[in-house]
Amino acid sequence: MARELQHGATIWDVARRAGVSITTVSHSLNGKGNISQATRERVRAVAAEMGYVADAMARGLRSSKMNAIGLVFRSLDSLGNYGPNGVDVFMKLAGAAASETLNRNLGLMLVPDLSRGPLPPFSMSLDGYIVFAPHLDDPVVALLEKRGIPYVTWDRDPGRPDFRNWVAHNDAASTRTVLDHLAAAGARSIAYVGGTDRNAWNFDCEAAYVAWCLETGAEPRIYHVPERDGVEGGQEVGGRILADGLPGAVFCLTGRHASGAAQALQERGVRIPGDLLVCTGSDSEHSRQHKPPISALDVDIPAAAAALVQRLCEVMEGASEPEPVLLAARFLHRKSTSPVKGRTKPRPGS
Amino acid sequence: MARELQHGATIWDVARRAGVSITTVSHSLNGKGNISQATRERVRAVAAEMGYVADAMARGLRSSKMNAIGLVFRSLDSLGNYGPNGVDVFMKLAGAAASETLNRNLGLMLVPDLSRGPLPPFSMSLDGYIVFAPHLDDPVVALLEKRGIPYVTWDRDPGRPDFRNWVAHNDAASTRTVLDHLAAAGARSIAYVGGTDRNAWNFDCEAAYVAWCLETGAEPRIYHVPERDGVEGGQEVGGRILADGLPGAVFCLTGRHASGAAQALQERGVRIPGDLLVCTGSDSEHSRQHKPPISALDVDIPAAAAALVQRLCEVMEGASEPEPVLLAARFLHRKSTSPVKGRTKPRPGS
DNA sequence: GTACGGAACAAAAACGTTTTTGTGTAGCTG
DNA sequence: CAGCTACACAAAAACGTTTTTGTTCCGTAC
Repeated sequence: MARELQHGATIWDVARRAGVSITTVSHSLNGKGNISQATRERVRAVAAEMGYVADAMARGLRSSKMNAIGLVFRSLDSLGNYGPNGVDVFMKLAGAAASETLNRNLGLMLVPDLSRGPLPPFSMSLDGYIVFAPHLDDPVVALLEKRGIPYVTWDRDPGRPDFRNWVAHNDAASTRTVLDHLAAAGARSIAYVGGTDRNAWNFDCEAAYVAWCLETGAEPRIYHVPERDGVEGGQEVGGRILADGLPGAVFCLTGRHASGAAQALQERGVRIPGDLLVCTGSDSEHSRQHKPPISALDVDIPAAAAALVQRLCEVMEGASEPEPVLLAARFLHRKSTSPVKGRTKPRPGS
Repeated sequence: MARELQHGATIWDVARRAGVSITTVSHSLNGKGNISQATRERVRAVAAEMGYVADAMARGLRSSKMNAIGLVFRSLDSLGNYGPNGVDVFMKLAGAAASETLNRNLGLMLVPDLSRGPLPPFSMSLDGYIVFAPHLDDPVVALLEKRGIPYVTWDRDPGRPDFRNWVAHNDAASTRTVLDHLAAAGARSIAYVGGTDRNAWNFDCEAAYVAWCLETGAEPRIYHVPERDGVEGGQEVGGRILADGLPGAVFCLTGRHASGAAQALQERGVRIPGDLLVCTGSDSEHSRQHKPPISALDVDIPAAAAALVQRLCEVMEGASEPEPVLLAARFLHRKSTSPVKGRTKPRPGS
């Protein structure tokens, strides 16, 4: 009994103590089979009293369901660093996904990178995967595909237009929202600063920017900064932008680039929002804490996590692939893009 | 063959194709048993060609090793919110722990909260746990203890002085470092702002503060703000501190409180570091991005993760419990605690 | 020539479930 | 009362490994 109460209480122990067979125990606990209500309740009581929890591996082996899914951050992998400052989207998503999976009684496993090194022992047994921001020809996606493991992605897979199990923001619409907002706030020309990762976010936002310029007759000014360069990369591009002639506004996809660029420009005398509007496509501590706070597109993380897990569960249950899920990003209007009365001419540079 | 190459290649398939028994396959791949070198290599080649990976659950069932550990953030649980802004320690630690466990071919599972709701199916089968910041009489710790599941904690368990499998900063020493630094920078009186979670961090830092005051003859001024109140809580306590008379320095344990307090005080005309020095016990985006940047104690996250995983592995292998691991926090000296020449008298308040 | 021993492998048990199939009893029908 | 059904439960198979125990073959010692 002492033994039973601790670590290894098995279905046999419960059966013996309840005076029934293991079949009856299993059926009672899982609400299956044909068991009288009285027996069912008695067995449940005994199991609860013993603190019996079915061994996850035995159950998984039998039913070939692991009851856990994997989460892999491709963009973090490409950063080569699992603790980049200010990329708090990841933690939020991991946390939100964890509580979302818990609601469905699933576990969530963090899997750094499947494409290099020996495979973590569990990785190929998981029931499904959430792949965050797959890049072009992503080997992780290829592996999952080859193994026939269900997966969903955040952001579409840029190389596989036929794949539809993804959830993302409507990047084209969001980009337009930002650009329209900047134009309405008085910006004549708008520079665009994107990243260099070859993922859909970068592709789609840039395409939307180019299209918007075409429509409005604006001259596109596009800069690229590697994601991994972070705030320093933003500072550097700020210098380049100033050297090329100050535009009316800058739209930086990542919050760290926006913060760095704004900082570099402010240090050289550019007033924000007086001389220049700044906006970012990805809210973070950097944009919130900047002086002035930088307007941003914001991900509704819980909604994203919910949609991803929901879709993954559907896929795991073999649902026919419906349309991708498009979420709307919220636009957070902050001081950095407030129209200023009596707007002055840009002072430094051009 | 087509079947074998995809999802369900089992040890039988490998055995059949290699013309041996499953025993031989198992032994060959695991480097056990008495197998001729030639056979061993042939089997390995066949397995590799078929992309065979032993089923984690079958293996786990047999060897009662899950090859995965759980990570549970108690302080996040108490925040009731898995995406708190600026608490980036968590993501960093999760990421660092994930890559650390991967190096040992272990999986890392995120487990939100074991003490409420139905248990996640896997939680009781994991090989071990890392519990981040357990609080007093923590039910999660109690559960693990009852189940006999090995675990280590970040921060000691405040209610169990005999438990020694923990890794933490030397909070007493760190607190002294900060206070000495503030005093050396010219602060006569130093106010202390702690959290309300009943964990070792709060207890030990406050105790060290009190002891330091006793030694130096300073008058203790202690404030408490709930962790969950974040920046707003910091702003509120900033007002209280001002009302009670401006001290020479404020030491806020959490970065969000520090940022809020500094902000509230600055808005009321207090100059930092001119009139007041501010320092925090936990670096975050808030402290880094504040104007001026706030001095902080910084966790070496990769080192912490490495120590935790290392210790957990030792415990899982049944090592006799050695001493706890004490890491040194780095002190990041920033503008907010720079001595100012010709220090002025505090202006507002007292 | 029988006995012994080791090398190289195979057979079978075990891990703890879930699920399929079996079994016995009771009640009902004709 | 034979035969059928429904009910409540038990026995056994299966899941894919690892590990323990066998088995075969062959060389060598007595």
